[in-house]
Amino acid sequence: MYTDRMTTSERLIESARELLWERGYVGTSPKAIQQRAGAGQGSMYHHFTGKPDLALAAIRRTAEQMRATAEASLSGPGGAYDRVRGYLLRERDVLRGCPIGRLTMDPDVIADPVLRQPVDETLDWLRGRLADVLAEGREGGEFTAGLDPERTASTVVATVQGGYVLARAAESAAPFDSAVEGLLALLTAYRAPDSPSR
Amino acid sequence: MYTDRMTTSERLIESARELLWERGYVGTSPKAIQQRAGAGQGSMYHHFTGKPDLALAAIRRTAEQMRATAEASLSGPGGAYDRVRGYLLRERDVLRGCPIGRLTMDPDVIADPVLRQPVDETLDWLRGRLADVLAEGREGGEFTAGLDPERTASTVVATVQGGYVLARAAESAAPFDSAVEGLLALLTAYRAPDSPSR
DNA sequence: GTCTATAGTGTGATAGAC
DNA sequence: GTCTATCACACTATAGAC
Repeated sequence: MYTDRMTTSERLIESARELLWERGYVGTSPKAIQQRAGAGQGSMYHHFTGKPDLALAAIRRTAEQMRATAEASLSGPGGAYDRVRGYLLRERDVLRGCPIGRLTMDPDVIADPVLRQPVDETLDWLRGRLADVLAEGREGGEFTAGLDPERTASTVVATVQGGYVLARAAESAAPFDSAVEGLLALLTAYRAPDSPSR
Repeated sequence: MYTDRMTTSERLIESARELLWERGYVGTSPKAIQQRAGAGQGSMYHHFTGKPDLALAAIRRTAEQMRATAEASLSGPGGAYDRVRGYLLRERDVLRGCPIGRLTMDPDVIADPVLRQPVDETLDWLRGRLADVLAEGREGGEFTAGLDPERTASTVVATVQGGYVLARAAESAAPFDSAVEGLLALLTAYRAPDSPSR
């Protein structure tokens, strides 16, 4: 419950963000959002036109935050490999899964173009950003010419998203870590023998 | 609607399987299952104790089928790399996602040990089976000694599961294919220069 | 073994008082 | 801007007739 100095609208968005992450769109009711926000029914329907509208605000904010977090790893110091490695190994609440990726399993989100758009854009942005870093590493002689930045970027994003699936199935972060370590080992094989950062 | 010669119990299970795949556990109501099966309320509660019991029967059957399909690729002819490649490139209904993997995003499935067990076991079996094939390939000189079968197997399963996430976000199979191709390219780097199947 | 009836609760939304 | 009251409907399950 948010009883602090946030506005009612802010509390509703934050509550929706948490519930969408925990239970998804289908599993989250307006009533549950209102209760967690400490707001009445009327407040919610005053600030938002309905469940989809509030969910959209929540999803957009989560997407924004996800980009900022990823960008912090990918635009940091070090070579391309180290930055991708940093992104993959950064601290995560693995068992909670990805707040954006999990929405792809929500039929009502995928069926609504307006709700799906920020999900699609965020994952595609991440893939593109990773592709940029990998391409940069290849041009800089850190990776061999055989590395395909675009496809490899897709593999990196998929490994992370799938790692969450494995972790939640096992109720353990171990399979996520294993998948990431396996990917990093495979990537290592494409590092140039005379790579600058070696 | 299953109006053919299946028993009512069978029709209920098949309906539940479809709905769990499409809408997940939280998004699937007993009523919807009954209607798709062409059965009344009483029939469902005669054959099953309730929604979790019917879902368990449906999940177990889907898990069984998923193992059989994977095993067909992994125990087929050819070398280890070709069998893993065959598993990754086999025809899939990519936009529908994995009927087992999607359940990990269902809070009520993960919270119930009985429902989670077949999900966990199936994904762990798949990981183990892939690790066996990769280890076999390494012992046979097809892969270099640097390949870690266990971690790489986790990466393979994660890439597939995450590929579904990307595909559903984009409403296109392209990101799935891209992720799989990227993974195969990375795996290629670990093939021994004098590999038997080259 | 299948059906309908019913119960009690939750859902998503609107109306109107304050 | 926030509240409570109310709506029509869906959810999960039980009871009891056939």
